Amino acid sequence: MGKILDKKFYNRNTLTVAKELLGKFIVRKIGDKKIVGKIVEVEAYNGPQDLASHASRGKTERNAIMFGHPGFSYVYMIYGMYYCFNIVTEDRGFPAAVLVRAVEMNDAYKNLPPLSKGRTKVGLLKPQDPLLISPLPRGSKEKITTNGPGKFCRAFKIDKKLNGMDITKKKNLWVEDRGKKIKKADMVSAKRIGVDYAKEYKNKLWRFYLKGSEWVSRK
DNA sequence: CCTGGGATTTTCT
DNA sequence: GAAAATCCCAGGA
Repeated sequence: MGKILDKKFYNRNTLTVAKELLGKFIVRKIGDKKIVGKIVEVEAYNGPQDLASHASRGKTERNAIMFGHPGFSYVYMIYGMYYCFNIVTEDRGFPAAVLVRAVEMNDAYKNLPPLSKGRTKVGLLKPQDPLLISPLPRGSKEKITTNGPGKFCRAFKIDKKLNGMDITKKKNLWVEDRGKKIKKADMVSAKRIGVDYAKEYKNKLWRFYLKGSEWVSRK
């Protein structure tokens, strides 16, 4: 189908990798089922000086993967109930990663109602669509969709079991190029979300998204 | 348009 | 013990 992005792709400047990930397709494979989405929004976490990055206060057990090889997944839990999925960039020793914030799906995935207790299927999905929705917390009113980092992970069943995986190996998660070229003019740079604590780094325009996409978490 | 609170648990000080 | 790379909802201007 597409050409899988390799270690060389990820072993470059983090801002470059972040921008070039727009329009690429992320593939999640579980058994013989696949779910695929087009990446439409990302954020760069760029080196040890970046006060918004987990790596800014040194290496810890949680963030060690960011200091490692490019092309590995960095998955962590946030706010006690969501996972965030990142791809490590740049050479070993330079801690950096790109957060995948939103992917575009077919319209069947747009704002499905939350799974209620005891319900195991998402009714609006077509029968041939893979069912990769992770369980929701009790009483959650979260919609099943992919326009945000937590919701994307939920829909793609990404949790800490996928932390530290080589995603250039086409195992159960990878990113591929299907030949779509994104023009600079269709790319928006914006401030990152939820990093108000990051002093001067909170104003860096290190969030990138596709102009006009309805799947972006925030415009 | 904006601000703020609650849910929930891991991580770090 | 506090904060957190989130999300949803309510309330005020």
